[in-house]
Amino acid sequence: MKYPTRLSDAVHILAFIALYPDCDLTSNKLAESVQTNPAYVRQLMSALRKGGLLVSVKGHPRPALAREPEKITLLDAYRAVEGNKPLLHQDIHTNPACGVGVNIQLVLRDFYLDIQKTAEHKMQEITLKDVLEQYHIKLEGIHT
Amino acid sequence: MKYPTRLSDAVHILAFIALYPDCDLTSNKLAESVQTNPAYVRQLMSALRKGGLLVSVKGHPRPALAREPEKITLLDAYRAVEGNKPLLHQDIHTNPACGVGVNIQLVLRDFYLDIQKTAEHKMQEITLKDVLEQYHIKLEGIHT
DNA sequence: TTTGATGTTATTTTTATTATAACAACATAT
DNA sequence: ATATGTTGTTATAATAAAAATAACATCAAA
Repeated sequence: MKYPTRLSDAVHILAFIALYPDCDLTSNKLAESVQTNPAYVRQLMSALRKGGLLVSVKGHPRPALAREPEKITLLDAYRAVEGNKPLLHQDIHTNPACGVGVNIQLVLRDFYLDIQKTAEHKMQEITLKDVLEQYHIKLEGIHT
Repeated sequence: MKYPTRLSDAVHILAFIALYPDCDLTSNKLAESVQTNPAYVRQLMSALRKGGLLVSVKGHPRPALAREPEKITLLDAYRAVEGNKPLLHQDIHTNPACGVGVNIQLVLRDFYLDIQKTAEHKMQEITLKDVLEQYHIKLEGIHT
């Protein structure tokens, strides 16, 4: 595969937009910071828009947050770009004729849901505001 | 397919071994239940052995748990087969010349570690004993 | 009207994961 | 001792998810 970095890139984009609210932010400029191509950035922004986190209009390089940073959580961003993809994956190709394997996978399903819920709860507690705050603290630390 | 299922398969194998403690369990039989090939099973078992969860000897098809099921957690199994691989992945290819991006990724790192810790704590609370207990409960539900 | 950007779709490339093959080393039974 | 079967390990191939890229119609603004 290739490890998914959509959430990281999405937060990167959201933070960048929050930091430069009144500037022309083309997908090209954002792509430079993420070091990727503009089309990928636009794809992520499309997902964020559909997720209700971002507003933007075709042809106009002025994306803006759809709501305040304190009301945008990491879980919101995750849902927008990853949907309901779980963090841990079951093996859905085990032998259906083997009752043992089938039932073990059924049990694992419940435990994975539990873990997922726990992680998502944490992700829901972290907002874009938190990210921006820590960002500024990091910046101050550098300039002193 | 191609999402990682090593943890799922590892637990599958561990549970199977726990359920049939005094039987010949060849990698072939286990592979039938997981519906994969014996070599992959042996690779997972090798990781579990190195992780101290399993004991087995070359040429002898009698794998056994290295310790009681209540002392084997999902986190133990995860560490054995996934090492320190995180659940969420940072984008480590952002533009190093862009201070904004660099610092956002640094901040994300801390938050991801927080989420990771939370998930791992939950994984540590779930033992193979729990899996086996739920397995038996599921079985009873079927036979009544 | 021209320029430049977006939003979207389709295709290619990359790479982590699983599948598979091959074989030396070991256990067991005869 | 030998034959048989299994493990442990390594190397390579196949698969599939993610990111990279290309292409273009559509829209905004000067």
